[in-house]
Amino acid sequence: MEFRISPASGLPIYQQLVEQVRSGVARGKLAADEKLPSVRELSQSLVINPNTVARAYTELERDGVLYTRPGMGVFVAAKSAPLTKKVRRERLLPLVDQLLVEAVEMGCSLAELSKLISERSTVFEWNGTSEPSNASGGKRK
Amino acid sequence: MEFRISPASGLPIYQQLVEQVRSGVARGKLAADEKLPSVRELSQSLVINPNTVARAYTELERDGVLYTRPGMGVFVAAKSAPLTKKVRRERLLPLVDQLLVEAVEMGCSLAELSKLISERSTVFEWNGTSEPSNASGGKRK
Amino acid sequence: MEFRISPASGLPIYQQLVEQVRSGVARGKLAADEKLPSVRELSQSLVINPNTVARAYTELERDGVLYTRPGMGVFVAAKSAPLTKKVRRERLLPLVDQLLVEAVEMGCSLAELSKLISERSTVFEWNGTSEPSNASGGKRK
Amino acid sequence: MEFRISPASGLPIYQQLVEQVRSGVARGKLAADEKLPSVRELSQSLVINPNTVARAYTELERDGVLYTRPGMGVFVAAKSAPLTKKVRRERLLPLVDQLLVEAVEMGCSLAELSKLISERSTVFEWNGTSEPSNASGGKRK
DNA sequence: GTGGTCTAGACCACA
DNA sequence: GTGGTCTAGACCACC
Repeated sequence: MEFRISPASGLPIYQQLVEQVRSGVARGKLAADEKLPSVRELSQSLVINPNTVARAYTELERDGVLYTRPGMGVFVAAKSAPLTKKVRRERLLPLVDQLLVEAVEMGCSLAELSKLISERSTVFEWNGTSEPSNASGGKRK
Repeated sequence: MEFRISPASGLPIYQQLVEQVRSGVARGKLAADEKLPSVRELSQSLVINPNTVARAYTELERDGVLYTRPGMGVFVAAKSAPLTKKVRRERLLPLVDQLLVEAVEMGCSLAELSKLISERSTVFEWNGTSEPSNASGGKRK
Repeated sequence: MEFRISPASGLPIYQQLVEQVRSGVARGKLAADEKLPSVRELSQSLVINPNTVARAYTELERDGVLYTRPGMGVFVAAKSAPLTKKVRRERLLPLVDQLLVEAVEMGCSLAELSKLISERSTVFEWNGTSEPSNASGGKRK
Repeated sequence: MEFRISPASGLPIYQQLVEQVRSGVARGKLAADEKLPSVRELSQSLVINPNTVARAYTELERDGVLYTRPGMGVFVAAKSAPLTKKVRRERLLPLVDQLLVEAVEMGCSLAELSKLISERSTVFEWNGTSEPSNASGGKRK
């Protein structure tokens, strides 16, 4: 998997990396136990400081997304046990609300938003009840 | 409308204010041309630095959410002309993707996410043509 | 509250700080919303690099022990909602086992260990069923 | 006795081995003068570097847990003379405190912790004079 | 070779 | 004044 950073994005570099790894895992582009590029390697190819890469990796490890094999490198962790439904709701709510506020603000209709979500959702690796709802689509054949 | 700030949220205070105003407008709690509390009033009632309030208002004015009538105060702007569909997509995409990544990461099914969005969407003031789709709910009459 | 670091301890400096803050909170020496020494302040008094202090604070913030008020400093967070009993068990088990292994290894009797635990437990701020068991004592009058 | 290593544990491999041997001895799964697998055998069965196994054995020998009979292999040492009570206290204290801090931090009550310790303690081979106290259980006959 | 820790010093955002 | 980010470069532990 390739990593890219855009200095103009406003987001700190290490966070851009964090997001890309998370996103890669969620999309199935990064499989469990797959090795990530080494800190030195990635820092050279992106022309950034090794510490910056290390920070991203460290943060991802603390969140259980990656794990380190001392002396060997950094690897993708297996998916951990899913959280409670209640906890999921709590954590997702602010993101959902933020999205809805933005959508309403720019005059987007609910149907349009649903369609957008539906389109994007096909790229991800959903688990659980794989029956995609009509609303947000999913790759129904 | 009441404003609240939570010191422990981590977000800069001025951003908390910005978010609350935007959210208030999107939810219809703040009507067009409604007057907002003055910088001095708000800074006193929240016990924060007036500069902080001013910064929030400035930013909101720059984005066309508020307008200032010199000597009279700050007011809620009427909704500006909706952006083109393409621009909406571009701006919404990162938020949608972020939401989907988080949802997948915590083992949420697509159906569960759709239901959550559907529930929250009833609070907002959607515009445009769309009858809210069955899927994502909305306040059907 | 005073902080101390011992270079000979083997533990990284930032972890020593992390432990001391956690311990201070658990002992009630650090009250909720109390301000901690600033990064620069603490780094000067301990004669260590500001980054090292910052790292400790950052880690504690990610764990919900501290929170940052941008521009104002770092503060002690209020206790968050307690975890499930099951989760508590899971997290405590390795520590308990490690303790028991060490104790057995050095020829400590179970009674002696219990007494030691009992003694130390009086310093902490327990919550929940405050009825201290005979085994581990507590400050019964 | 079987050895297992988990690459994702974060702990260096040689330490995982050290811990397992120590734990095995404390639990009575490894008897005095029992022979351990050779460096070569173990490194092959675990698919790890022989140096890593050697390091673990060396460390355990240094601590008097194992002894080497040149040409014959590595064996479990008999329990050495117990340390003085004072030394035991000094070495156990940090572990005890760490455990208590964690327990308090996650809202565990003292009774709950005592119960947990009591349960786990039955697996170990306690020595010394002590009838296990009622409080912390142990395998009463 | 791998990552982890620490130092030094710069620059920016927030209040 | 506060903390947050990034760079540069050093040293150590692990395999």
